[in-house]
Amino acid sequence: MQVLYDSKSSRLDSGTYFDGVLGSKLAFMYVTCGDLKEGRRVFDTIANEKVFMWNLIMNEYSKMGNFKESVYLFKKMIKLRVEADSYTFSCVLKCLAALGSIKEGASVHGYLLKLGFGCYSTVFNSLIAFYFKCGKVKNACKLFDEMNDRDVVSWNSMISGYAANGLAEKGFEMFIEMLNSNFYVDLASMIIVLSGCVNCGDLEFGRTVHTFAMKSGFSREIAFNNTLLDMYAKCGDLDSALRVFEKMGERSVVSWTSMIAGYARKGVSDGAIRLFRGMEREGVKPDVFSITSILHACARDGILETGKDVHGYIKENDMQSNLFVSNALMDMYAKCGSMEDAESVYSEMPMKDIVSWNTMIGGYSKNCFPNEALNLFVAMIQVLEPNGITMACILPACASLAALERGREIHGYILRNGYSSDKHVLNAIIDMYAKCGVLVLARLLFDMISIKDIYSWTVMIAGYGMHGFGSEAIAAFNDMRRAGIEPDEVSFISVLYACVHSGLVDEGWRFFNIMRYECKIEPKLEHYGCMVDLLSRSGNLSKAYRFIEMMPIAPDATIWGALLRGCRIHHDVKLAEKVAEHVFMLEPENKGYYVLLANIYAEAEKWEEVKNLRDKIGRRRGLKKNQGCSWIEIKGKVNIFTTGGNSHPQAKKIESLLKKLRLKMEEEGYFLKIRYALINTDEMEQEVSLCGHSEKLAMAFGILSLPPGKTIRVTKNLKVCSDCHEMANFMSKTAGREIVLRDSNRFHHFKDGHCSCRGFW
DNA sequence: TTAGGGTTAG
Repeated sequence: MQVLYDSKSSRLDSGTYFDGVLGSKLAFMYVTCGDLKEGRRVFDTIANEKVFMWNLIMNEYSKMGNFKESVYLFKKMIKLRVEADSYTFSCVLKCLAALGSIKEGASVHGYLLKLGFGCYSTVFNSLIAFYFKCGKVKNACKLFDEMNDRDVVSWNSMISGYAANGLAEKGFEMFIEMLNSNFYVDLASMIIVLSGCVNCGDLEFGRTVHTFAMKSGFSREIAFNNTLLDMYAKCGDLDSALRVFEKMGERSVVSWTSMIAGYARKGVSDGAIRLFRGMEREGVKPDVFSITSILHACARDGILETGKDVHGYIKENDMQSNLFVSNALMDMYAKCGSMEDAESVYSEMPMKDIVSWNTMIGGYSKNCFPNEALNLFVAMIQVLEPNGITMACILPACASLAALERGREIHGYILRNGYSSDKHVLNAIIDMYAKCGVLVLARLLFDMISIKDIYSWTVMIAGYGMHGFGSEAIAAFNDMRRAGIEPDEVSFISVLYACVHSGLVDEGWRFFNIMRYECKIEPKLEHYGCMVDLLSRSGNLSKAYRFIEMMPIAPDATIWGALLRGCRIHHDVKLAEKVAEHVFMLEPENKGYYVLLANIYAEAEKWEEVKNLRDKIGRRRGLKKNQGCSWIEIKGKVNIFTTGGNSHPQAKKIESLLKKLRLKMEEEGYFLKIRYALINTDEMEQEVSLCGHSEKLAMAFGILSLPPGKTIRVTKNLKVCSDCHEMANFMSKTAGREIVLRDSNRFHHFKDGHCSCRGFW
């Protein structure tokens, strides 16, 4: 080896012409040692190279995904009249299939028939695989029918090809035919059939194959068992997967990864992490596949700490260059809410694929960085073509901004670029319109979907819920079940949430019980949160307290917080004090809860307690600030207002309009509910004059800027305050304007002095 | 030549 290296530096650089054994060996050495670039350089200097070397280099390009280069070399060798063999044809057909070049593949087909390769089953098998990969099922079948000497690979290629084209059942028929005709079935046939079961979700046929394998001895093969347990896991039968796993005599990293991925997919993240630790204990070294799966598990449950440990392992073992690993790492950080870490992974990636972009866009969208998501989307479409998933990732950014005009623009982009047939995209569009306040349009698009999946229904139910249309949400939920779609935990959250926002206590209980007893879904924190909210708002405070105490899982601050809000609505100071203890213990740094308790005291005119609480807060540093902020989109521009803000160019006009409105309100006998605004949520200062909340400023700006008759759409990052709510009611009446205000919790439609929330917010 | 585990979407 050393000699060859030396000869390279001295002879190649001086331009020596290689033509013999030495050059060939040198190129071979480089390629097989992983330096394809250098191998190719030497290869290009050799005249009359043998077909073996052409095949080797073509195959290397194919392995690294550079199919075009491989095809180029094939064409070059034909031009140079190098005699291609069956290996060459197999390789080029694989590359052409990957490129989707049906025409070129068909001409290779013609060419090899002309050369007399018609008698080679190897070449025919490659052609069958080629046609299946290009979706040309008929061509593949015709070839198979015409074959004189089919071997096991021909049969396997047919079964596998059928499954890849969504026709797994046809493949199963062929498999049965193989067995009936006593044709030799090999390990690959068994693995292919099990993959087919995964493909069409046919767990029963998978079980049959399992029984057959027990009798025929395949169940001793590790590769078979790996596929078998993966089949069980992917078809949702984790118990059977675990049984196979436990019985396996020998386990490889593949076996462990299939189990870990199975648990992660089902959302049993702690189980996945336990398995991962078990694998390490048994001395099985995690590879890129298992690392990706464990990251997925951390992402599912937001387990940042374990995710960071895994990141450390990735760095130590130099796995960052694997795209799957880096993408899963970014996704983990994004799902754990740490966009800074996701950004740092993203910026260090030398190569990015569409998943990398989509993950970042989706991460920004969901972590309240809609502008970053939109900017990244614009940057992305300059350099690569987005896909349906990109659309499903970017639409929530418009939804979270309630930026209807941007949402419409993207909807237009989707229609123009042909993404509208993708179900995920359609669901995201419906969600976007619902969250931007145009529920009618959301419903119209929903009705246009011919086959609605659980996501379509859930989006619609949630849409009705956030607009306060509880009975419509319930009707949609029932329609979904009638359509044969079983609700999952998310659809239950949506319907419970809808009950909360319409004050439908009995219905809420009914759904909670259906979920537990009929659908056998274990309630999670979100479901308990809805129930506590429902009980608290409707005044069943002590019942809510007992309900929390009975919860089988530990309640978090949001659960106690919901009860604390209920205490405020129903003026129960004593219980509030008890509840606040829990809240402060669980989230001591959240300023909002101190403000809430202070308001409860203020409304009960317990000024001494208000003072004590304020002193206590004053002593505590580092409380989370929750700056109130509202925005309104006008002519595609998002105008942002903060509480008491006067930096807007039209600040004076806005202020004078608000003053006029308030005077008018007083004249018409509106008694300002100052007590609601005693403690300013944003600044913790006692309100003495007007409540200068951001939503008021944004609504007033809407009246000033939009033509009469146009709906004013305002979005606020926090819950709307009662004083602002009152004023919005008044504005809708006196200005004759329809106002749609989306706060952090729900929609309020103000029209003719009334709000759609009917007091439930 | 066919064949086993991994990432983005409510």
